[in-house]
Amino acid sequence: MEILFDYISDILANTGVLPREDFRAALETPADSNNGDVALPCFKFAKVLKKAPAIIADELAQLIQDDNLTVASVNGFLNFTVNPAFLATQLLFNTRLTSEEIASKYGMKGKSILIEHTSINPNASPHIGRARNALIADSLVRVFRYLGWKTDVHYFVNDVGKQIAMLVYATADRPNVDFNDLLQIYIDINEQAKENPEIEKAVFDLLNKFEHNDADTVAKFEHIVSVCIKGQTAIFDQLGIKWDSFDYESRYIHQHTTEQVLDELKKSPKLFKDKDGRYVLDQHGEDIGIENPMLVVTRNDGTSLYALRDICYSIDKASTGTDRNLLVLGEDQKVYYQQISAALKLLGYKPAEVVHYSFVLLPDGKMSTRSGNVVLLEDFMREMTEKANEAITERRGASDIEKAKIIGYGALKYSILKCSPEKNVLFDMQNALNFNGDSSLYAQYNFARIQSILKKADIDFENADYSLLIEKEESALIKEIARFESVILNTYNTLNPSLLANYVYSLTSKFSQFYTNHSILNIENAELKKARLSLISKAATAIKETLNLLGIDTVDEL
RNA sequence: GCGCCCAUAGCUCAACAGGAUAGAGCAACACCCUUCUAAGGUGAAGGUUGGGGGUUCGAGUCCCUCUGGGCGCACCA
Repeated sequence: MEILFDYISDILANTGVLPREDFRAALETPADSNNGDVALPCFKFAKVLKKAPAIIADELAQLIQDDNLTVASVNGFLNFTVNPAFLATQLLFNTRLTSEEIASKYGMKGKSILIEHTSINPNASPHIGRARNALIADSLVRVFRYLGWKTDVHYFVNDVGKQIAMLVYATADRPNVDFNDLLQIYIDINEQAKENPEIEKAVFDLLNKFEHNDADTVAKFEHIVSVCIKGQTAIFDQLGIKWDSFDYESRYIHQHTTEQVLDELKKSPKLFKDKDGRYVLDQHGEDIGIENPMLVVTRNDGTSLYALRDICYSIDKASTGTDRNLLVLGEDQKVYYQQISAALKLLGYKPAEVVHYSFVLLPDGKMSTRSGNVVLLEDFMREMTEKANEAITERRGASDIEKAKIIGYGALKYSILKCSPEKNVLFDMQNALNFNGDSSLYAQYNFARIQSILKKADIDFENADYSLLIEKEESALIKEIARFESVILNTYNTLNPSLLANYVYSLTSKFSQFYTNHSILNIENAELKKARLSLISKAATAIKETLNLLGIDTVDEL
C-alpha cells in the first residue's frame, strides 16, 4: 500500500494546498472498502487552512484529475478508489515477499541479536504456560532472521536451585530415572517436605555441597539436570524450537565470577552489608515499581543468591557485542528484571530489552507445576496430533502421522500465538482442538488448495498481465498480499507475533472468497488464467512465509 | 495497602498512529458440492466496547475515578 500512498501523495501535493509530507502522513486505509482504497481525513487541516474539513475535502476533490483514481468527498474524508487494473499492477509488481528483498530494503542484513528465552527450571516436563514463552520467542527469532539478522538464541539453565536439589534427593536411589517420571517425583517430594523437616535439611545440605564443588554431588546435579534438559529440549525440538547455546548458572559459582562481580558492586556506596551479614543493593531512586527496592545478592555466609548469578549472566550476554539483546520473560518477573537492569546499569552494562507476556490460565484456575494443576505441553501435542490424525483418516482413509503433526502442532502454536502477549490466555482444550474457522489449519488448507491448482496448471504464468485482475475479490486479495511487508515490519517493531496470526487469517480468507467466486483453471481467457495463477501463487507464498514466521509448517496436499 | 498489565457479541479473540456503520471464529438458526480440495462459502441473528466522568471535530483506543481479573511488592529461582 505504501506505493499507492506515495502515488496519491504526489497527486495531492500537486494541488499546492499543503506540502506533500502533510498529506503523506495523514493517508490511511479505510477499514470499510466502501470508503475506497485510500482515505485522507481532512480534519487535521481545518485549523491551518481555516476551513471546515468537508470544504477542504470538496475543494481537493475538485482539484484532482487522475485517470487512475476516483475521488469522493464524504463527511470530511477524501476517499480515493484506485482503478482496479492500476491497483493490481502497482501492488503486485512492487510487493516484496522474500526475505532477501525485505532484508535488503531495510538495511538490517548482517545485524546481530542475542535472544534468551524459556529458561525454565530443569525440574519437569514443561506445561503450556511455559510454552508461551518459547513460542513467542521462537516466532520473534524467525522474524529477525527474515529481516536479515544473525540470531544467537540462548537458554539459561537454572541448575543450582533448591528444586534441583529436591530432585537429586528424591532420586538418590534411582540413578536411571526417566524424564517422564520427574514431574510426579517433584510433586511428591514437595508434599513430603511439607511434613518432614529432615528432607528440607538434607536438601540444603546437598545444595551446599554442590556450591562448594563437591565432585560427587556436582555429578549428581549434572546428571539430573541433563535428564531434564534432554527431556525438555526433545519436546521443543519436535516443535522446531532450538537454541544455539545452553548456559549453566552453576558456572558462575564454580568459576568464582559471582565473587568478582560482587567486588565490582562493592565499589558502589549503594551496596551494603545488612544486620544479618548479607550483601544488599539499595535501589531507592531507581524507578523500580515497589516501595522498598532492595536487591539481596548474597546469603550471610557470602554465597551468591540467584540475583547475583543472573547479573553475572546478564553481563556475559551484554558483552557479546550483538547489536541487540532481547529477553522473553513472564510478567511475574517484571519488577525483578527492573532490579537486575538497575544493577547492570550501575556496573556500566546495558540491560536486555524485555518482552513480557501474561500467563496462560486454565478454566479452573492457573497452572502450577508444584500442585500438578497443569496441561503439559507434550500431552497437548499428543492430543492435537491424535485429533488431526483422526480427521485425516476419516477424509483420506489412511492415517498420516507426519501430516497430523504439522496440523496439530500448527494449531497448538496458533492457538497461543494469536493472542496478544500482554493479555492472559484462557486455555480451553475444546476450543484449541477446533480445526474450523480462525485456525492454522484454515491457512494450511487453503495453501494446499492453491498448490493443487498450481500443480494442475497447464500453462506457464510468468509475465502475467495483472491489469486483468479487476474483480472485487481480486482487488481485495491483492491489497491483502501487499500488506505482507508492513505486517512483518510491524511485528518487528512491536515484538508481537499475534499480528502475524491475525494477518495470515485475514489474507487466507480473502483468498478463499476469491476462490469460491471465481474460477482459475476453468476459464477460456488464457491471459486471465495466467494472471490469476500468478496471483494465487503470490498468495500462497505470503501464506506460507507468514505461517513459517509463526513456526507453522505447510503441506502441499491435505 | 501500594505499583504494573488486562476488561470488546453467550464463549475465544481482532480493530494499523484517536477516524467513518466496532469486525472474525466457535456455539445456535437458514442455505450452497454433476464445476480447480465443503477442514470451504453465503445469509440472518448476536454490542450502551465493565460503570461513571473528562479531553477532542471525532474515543474501544488518551486522562481521572470506581468495579472485576492477572502479576508483583528485599533475604526463592
